[in-house]
Amino acid sequence: MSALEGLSVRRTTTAQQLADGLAERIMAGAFGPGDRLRESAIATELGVARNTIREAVRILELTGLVRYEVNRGAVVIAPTREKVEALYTARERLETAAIVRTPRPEQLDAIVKAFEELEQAARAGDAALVVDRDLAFHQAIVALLDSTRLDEFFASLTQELRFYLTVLSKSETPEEVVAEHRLILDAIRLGDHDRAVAEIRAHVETSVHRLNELL
Amino acid sequence: MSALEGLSVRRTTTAQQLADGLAERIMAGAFGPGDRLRESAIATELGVARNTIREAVRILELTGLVRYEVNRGAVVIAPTREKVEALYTARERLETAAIVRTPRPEQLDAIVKAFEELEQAARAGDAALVVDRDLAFHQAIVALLDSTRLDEFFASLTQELRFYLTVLSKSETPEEVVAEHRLILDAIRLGDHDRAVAEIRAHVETSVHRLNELL
DNA sequence: GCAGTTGAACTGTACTACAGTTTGCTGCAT
DNA sequence: ATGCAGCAAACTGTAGTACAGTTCAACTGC
Repeated sequence: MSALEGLSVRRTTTAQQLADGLAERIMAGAFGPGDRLRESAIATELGVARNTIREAVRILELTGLVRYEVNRGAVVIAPTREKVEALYTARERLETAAIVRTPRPEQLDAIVKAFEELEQAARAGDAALVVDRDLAFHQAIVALLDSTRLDEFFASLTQELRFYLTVLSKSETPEEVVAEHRLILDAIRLGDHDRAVAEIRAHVETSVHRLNELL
Repeated sequence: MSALEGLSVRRTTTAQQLADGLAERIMAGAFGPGDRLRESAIATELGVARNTIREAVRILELTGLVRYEVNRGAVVIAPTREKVEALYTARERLETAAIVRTPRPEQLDAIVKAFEELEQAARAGDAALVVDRDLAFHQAIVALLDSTRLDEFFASLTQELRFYLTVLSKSETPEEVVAEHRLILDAIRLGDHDRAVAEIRAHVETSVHRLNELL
């Protein structure tokens, strides 16, 4: 093993690091939906030039966490009923399209593993982790489509969704979450496509319904 | 009618306009795949500040036409075999998922209309227009999914694809294009989902095959 | 109360500067 | 000729300053 093992130079730009950091803060709720990201304030506070912040925020725009309004700068996206529904619709279409495909063994394993990790998180009572694992389970389902582009797209939807979920502080017990997902997993295991599709639909529908109540 | 009809103020930023203009040039082939977009050169040539160009190029990154490399700046994306295949795979998954849904009347009308416009372009012998109409036909199919988010995603794939197609200067007669699409349309009209899926698959497969030969 | 005005705060853009990286070139060694 | 080291030019990444135009909220006069 090389003596230089693990050594690596900074292979990223300041703007990228700022974007990552800001994304984290936004996700954590430091900026609420609809809040403006004031460039000068952030720049002076972090000791970087306004250019750099501006670039970082443009990178954030890539991930869909903020959008630009002319002469108002960057604004954190806010969940509206329409947006949430559009997001869930896209999810439902992708997941149902995926679930009717017969999984290869390693794909099934991945789904089972994702489910087990979800169960584990639920037992531990870690709400944030449950959300993560929940989304990871669905990502594993979409992976059945065997399309990296769609995986990436779904991941971006997921990021948006996670943000909304933390904002809306999901009201659901971990046990319920696990039970719902177990139904989906069972249908996949049995190869019962129709039931799997029905379960996914039901799952998405209750989710969007619950979210809408909070709006 | 107001005396101010049609009057509108500039409701966009310079960077956005530059991004639009650059995208157009790139699509038209002014910059080849793999070419670097040199900020200072563009800035001085267009008489804007380098900041602004930088921002414009970040916007371009949103549309996927360029990607950033550290210390090398923006580079026009280049079609590789893997990328083209990943793109077509995503298309195939979306279109087959869409085509098994029973279209509402207005959706069927839209598809038929798209096909007729394709035919018309083919008769006129306008190759560029044929490509446009071809892609519009497929967009109409994806619209069956009733998901704006997926429509948008497909549109972004389409933009990338159109770029590759112009780069690779597709070798196919308009008549062939029309004939292939007619098969798909007929299957949709008959409500024969299995055949429609098969036709889509065949269509995508021949397309990707043809593109791969050119790489 | 309310429309109109004003001013502070902020964005959009330009310009300058410079350190660190790439990259092509030049000449030296083979 | 060929390969290589080292150098120089070209560029990017980032900082900092400046200023016109836009927003927005507080203030003013009615």
